[in-house]
Amino acid sequence: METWSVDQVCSWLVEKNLGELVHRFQEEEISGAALLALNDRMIQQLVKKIGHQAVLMDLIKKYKQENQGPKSLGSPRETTLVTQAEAAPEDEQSSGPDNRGQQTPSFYPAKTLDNGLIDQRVLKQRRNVKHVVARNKALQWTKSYVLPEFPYDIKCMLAEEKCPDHSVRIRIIEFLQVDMTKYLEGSLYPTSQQYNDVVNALLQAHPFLDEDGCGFFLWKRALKDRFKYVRRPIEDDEQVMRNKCKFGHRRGQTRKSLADIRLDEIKIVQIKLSV
DNA sequence: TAACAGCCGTTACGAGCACG
DNA sequence: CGTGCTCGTAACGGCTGTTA
Repeated sequence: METWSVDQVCSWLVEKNLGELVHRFQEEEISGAALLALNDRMIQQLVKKIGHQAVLMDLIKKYKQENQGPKSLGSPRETTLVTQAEAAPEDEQSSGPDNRGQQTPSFYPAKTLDNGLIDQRVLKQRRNVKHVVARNKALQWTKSYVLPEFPYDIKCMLAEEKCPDHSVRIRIIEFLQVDMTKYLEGSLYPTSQQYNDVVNALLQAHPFLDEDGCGFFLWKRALKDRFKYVRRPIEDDEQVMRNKCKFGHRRGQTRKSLADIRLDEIKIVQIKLSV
């Protein structure tokens, strides 16, 4: 699938009773590699009907499972995900479509309440589960950070040196955040140096993004805020909870009461036990 | 109009320095 | 050497503007 052309992808859609999507896929020039790199947000943008979104996600998921299942038992690539210290250099910089396709795990089993309804909170958390999956796929951070493979439209915009509008900036930041997460061993707290490495890589590759010479700080700020946004709804991560206990005071509010702190500590212990 | 990103102010903490 | 102060940085929640 990774080598398919746009036409081949369209034929495959027809074969899977998704012929209605052919026009959109042609319009957006979705090749096989692009198809495997789609995340749920992109699929939502690309495909209007929820039913089609679900079917498409499922098909891609199944394809990935079929093509990754046997490898995960003993392939070198997967081994590096477990023992980072031994990560091979080629894995650090690999940006092939099959690899990039894993960077935004879009499929997450729906957690339901007893009455069968999906908890809205879970729905919200599902939008931020990328780090949870990513924690199992940590790679080794290198100083020479390699930018991720951006979607086709963003690549075109960067190639043409067009100043990105608001939504494009957000998508670039989102891609960088997801890519960085893969290197953070499950943490959602990159170091300042890591932020610097990523933003430097971005601005070196695309100097026109350094608007007014203060682009570095703006992009770094945006990236930090993106991580903050990802952390915000998370309640099942010890590190996140610890920092929330530490800094999570409302404006004008003094430190939490001892009782509150105790409750938070109990929550952290519960998280530890459940992991 | 809800969801989201970005900015701002606040708090905690550690490093560095001066002083007794 | 211990203490107290200042400063810089990290992380938070709140608020507001923007977008789909």
